[in-house]
Amino acid sequence: SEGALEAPVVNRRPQYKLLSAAAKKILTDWYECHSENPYPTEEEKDELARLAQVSPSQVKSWFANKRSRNNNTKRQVPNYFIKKYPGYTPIVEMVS
Amino acid sequence: NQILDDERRITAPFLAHRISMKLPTSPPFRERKEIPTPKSPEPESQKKSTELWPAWVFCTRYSDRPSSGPRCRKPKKKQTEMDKRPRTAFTNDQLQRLKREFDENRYLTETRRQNLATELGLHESQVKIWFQNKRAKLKKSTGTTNPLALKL
DNA sequence: GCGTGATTTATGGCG
DNA sequence: GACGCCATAAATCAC
Repeated sequence: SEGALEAPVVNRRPQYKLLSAAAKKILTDWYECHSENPYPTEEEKDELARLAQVSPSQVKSWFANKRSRNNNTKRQVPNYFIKKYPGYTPIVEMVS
Repeated sequence: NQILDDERRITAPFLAHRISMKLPTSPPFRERKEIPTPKSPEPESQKKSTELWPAWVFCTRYSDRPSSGPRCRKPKKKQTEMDKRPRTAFTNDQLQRLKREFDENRYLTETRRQNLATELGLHESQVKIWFQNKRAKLKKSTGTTNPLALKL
């Protein structure tokens, strides 16, 4: 909409800090092992945060950015679908 | 691998379920092409023939045959500046006004939302979502929810 | 200028 | 059926 360009962002908290190489490796390894579904659960996020010694919200941002920049986002299968069709799996079988 | 026609390509991965699920086979499925391929490094030549979309993408909570086609969010990838999803950057004035209103009451009534939207030249839904995001942000920083929500 | 972590608008599912 | 919350996407900001 109009007015967008001249709108400065106020009250942004800088606090910009690069993640350590070790932290990145932990997150990247997990991401690559789960590239088919790179969505850590809440527990996995916490564990990754602990291992990488970063905050859970940093883990969250890191994964959001990673998925987005790798063009690897997707929607989860909605519960109503699973309930309606128990046994459904989104795994793709090639037809040959 | 055999090249399947449009319809079968999309249903192929779910053949095991197909009969009992009665997956849609007409209109919605044909709109699949609107959805960009999810990005795996694949030769351009193969992309089109291996696009597979999970069945649920074509369904809604209420129906297996949505009238408007796949609801999977998306596009991005090769789109022009023109059809990019527009993201409004609220002006400073709009933000200040929203904040003031938020400080007064973190929850909107219908009237208040209408008036605010009109005054700021925003859609009501933008005002509503702004409050929602603002509450989420506040909750994240303080870890508390205002029980006032229940009263409105 | 670009890469990257963080923040801001916006969506979709669910209760 | 509208609305709030949640997790997340997508766009953007700002080191």
